[in-house]
Amino acid sequence: MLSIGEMSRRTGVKIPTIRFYEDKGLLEPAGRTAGNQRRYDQTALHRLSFIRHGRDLGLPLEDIADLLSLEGAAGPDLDRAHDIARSQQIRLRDRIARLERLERELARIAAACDGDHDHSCAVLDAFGDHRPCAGPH
Amino acid sequence: MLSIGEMSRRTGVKIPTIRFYEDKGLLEPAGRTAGNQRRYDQTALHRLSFIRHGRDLGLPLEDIADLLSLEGAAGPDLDRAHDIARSQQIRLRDRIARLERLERELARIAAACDGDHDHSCAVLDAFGDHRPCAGPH
DNA sequence: CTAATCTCTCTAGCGACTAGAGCTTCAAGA
DNA sequence: TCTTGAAGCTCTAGTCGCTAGAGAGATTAG
Repeated sequence: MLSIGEMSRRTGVKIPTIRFYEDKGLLEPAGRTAGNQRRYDQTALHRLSFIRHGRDLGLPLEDIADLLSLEGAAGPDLDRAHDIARSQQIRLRDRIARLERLERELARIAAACDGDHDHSCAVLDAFGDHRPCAGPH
Repeated sequence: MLSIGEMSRRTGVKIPTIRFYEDKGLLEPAGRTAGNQRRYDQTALHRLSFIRHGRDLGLPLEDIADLLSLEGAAGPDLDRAHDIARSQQIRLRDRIARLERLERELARIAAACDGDHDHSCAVLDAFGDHRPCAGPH
């Protein structure tokens, strides 16, 4: 049986966050000791890792709850799990592309004032100027 | 003189968000008509574009407020503006790298169940399994 | 003048936590 | 067995950057 601190150490999820997940129904209420402290089993640990992983992948808690409810499912339900992964992948790809555009622009801005400062600096102008950005961000 | 709606249309910042920025001190309180509606000039428009741009670049409002306070500054203050741009660029580069790792992993997960569904699907297992992930995310 | 559209203030809510107060319980050593 | 310090408990409130809605008043085109 694991304490909440152990759970936290093993998954990297902070203690208040674990309680928060319980509150939101993502983790089922843990069993308690006589003194009212939470105790977890391996299933709970696995479940929390799953949540953690989903969060790392950028899934909102709602999607994760969906996936959790699909565990052990078959057929069309699995298609749903599959869809969630796929659509998240597409969203992610999009986000990366946007961020890459932004990075190029930030490089431009930072470069606008490299070197000596005797002349006036263009950083602030560059920030105010949207025109050089290729696409929307 | 521009109405708040015009400002919104020209910058792409939603109306309630413009009021929110005013509230937070990022935009100075706009002048008002006799009927208490906000009216803006070109300076305000420029300032709002600046904020928008900063947000698009992922800057927190606090950093943007800093930058705004540096407008028209010189010497060491400009160094500060420059630092903000640089450090943000570094953070961004990091974020992109992390997201790319995640994308590879999501691809793995989505692929775990491509094709026919006669056999059991590994999507959920893949989500629960952190081991294939190279680095931290 | 009327009707349609815009704008006003205000409160409350979102997601995903995080921090702190004030208290209780647990576990290990003496 | 007692003590002490770490770990846990509940609860409220705060964070960030908005967003939505209610119910009122202002503006503008025909």
